[in-house]
Amino acid sequence: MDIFLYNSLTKQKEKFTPIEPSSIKMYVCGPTVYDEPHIGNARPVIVFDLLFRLLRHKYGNDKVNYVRNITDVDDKINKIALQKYPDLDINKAIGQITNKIETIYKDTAIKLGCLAPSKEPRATEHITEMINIIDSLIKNNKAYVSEGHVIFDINSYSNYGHLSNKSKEDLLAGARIEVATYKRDPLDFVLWKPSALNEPSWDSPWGRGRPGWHIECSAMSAKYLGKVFDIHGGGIDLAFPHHENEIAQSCSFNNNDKLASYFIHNGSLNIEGKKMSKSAGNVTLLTETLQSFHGSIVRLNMLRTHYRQPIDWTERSLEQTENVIRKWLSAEKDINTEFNEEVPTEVYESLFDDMNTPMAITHMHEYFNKQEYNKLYASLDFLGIDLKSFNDTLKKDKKIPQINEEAIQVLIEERNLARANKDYKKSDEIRNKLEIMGIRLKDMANGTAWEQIE
RNA sequence: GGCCACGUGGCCGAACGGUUAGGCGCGGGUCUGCAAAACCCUUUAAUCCGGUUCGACUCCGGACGUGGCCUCCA
Repeated sequence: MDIFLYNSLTKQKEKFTPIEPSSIKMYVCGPTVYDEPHIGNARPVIVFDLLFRLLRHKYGNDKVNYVRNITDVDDKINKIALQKYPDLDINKAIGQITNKIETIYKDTAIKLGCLAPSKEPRATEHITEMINIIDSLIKNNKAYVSEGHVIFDINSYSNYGHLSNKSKEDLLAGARIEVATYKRDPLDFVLWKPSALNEPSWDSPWGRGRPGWHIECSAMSAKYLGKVFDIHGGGIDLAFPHHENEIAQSCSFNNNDKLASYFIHNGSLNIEGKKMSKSAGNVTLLTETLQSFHGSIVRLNMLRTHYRQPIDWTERSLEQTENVIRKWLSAEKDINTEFNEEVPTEVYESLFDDMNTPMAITHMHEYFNKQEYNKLYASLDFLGIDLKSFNDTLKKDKKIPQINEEAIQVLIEERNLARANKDYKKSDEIRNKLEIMGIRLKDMANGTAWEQIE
């Protein structure tokens, strides 16, 4: 069975043909670690984790090299470092922030059921590689030095704009920002810039400074995957300028016309119908979402929408997903653990077809309805949705600190005695009392159960 | 202004040129002292206007609407 993927380079779905089937190479743009991860960060993490799993399944677990970088040099980081730790040495202040955010990010990825990438390189550990690329670009007349900056000359790269389907004229027409004096062409971008004393800096042939955006990905992808690799992934908003610039500088450096065979982009994410932004005050932090909803819910909710579709992230859809998971979980006792069911072919077919997770999930609903629980659970397992850990949290949820379980049990027995005596007035009083305490009763065939009301 | 994506039933969300996706919710029922839970049944669609076609939600064109990107946001 072949994997088909929508390639942003060609704007169509294509059969995935690796450069080297014995070594699949995927690079995904990771986070800039300047602030706590939000729900929008989670989408590529989950989507490309699924692709990682698909590739591992097809080519072998040890045959897929998945690199996801950590960008720990960035002016946003500097800004926050100065704000938060004004008295600290700038490098120490930055380290405090980047280390903390990186830890939260990785911890969150685990909660979302994501496998660790093969390699998670940090930008600041690859400054030398960046300088080498920049130096070579200057020597080959692809970049120039101006007012202490090193600037990439986009007119030296004829294919500029291909990925994002933009012409230079179009880009200029929409320019919102005043052109820096040190640029020959408004679309030229910075490879290296000089640093002030309160900015992080490294020695370079062009003086003490720091790298611009984009170059870190060119340096790290080349180092860990080579000049040309199979898949480059990230959010659609990165197509321009980030990926476009990466292609321009990498191809100019490598003197070829291809950085990756396939560019895969996940769609954008809105919050309750609106773009998430700090100014709108609707940034949903992952750590907050994960307090109300288990990682499995967040993951399944994300995968209910096809990865290229825009997704409207709402509380309501999370609740619906939770309902589905709770329903599926109810089958757990009926699973035949002796017999390990294979993931059904049609689920693979759905996923291999440009990661059609909604179709796969439709099949999973069918398995539940047909009581083919082993198929359902095998599929969930493949999607990285861990119901087992979800179940553990449910049990934990029931241990309510303020409420004494024994006291509840006493009340239940009291009520059942009343019911046996057909004293329904009293039994309903007890039930109402428990309801107010946040406890809902369920009279089952084999006794009375209770659960916490949310 | 340019480029792009999307517009499906109360809500979420798919596939497909012709055969009811699925889920959630609503409603009805079974069960229960009554509830809850569980189970069963049920309902509704394709923004608008043209075109292609024997036949279009599905292909093409247009209008309208929503959203994204257009230099540092995944």
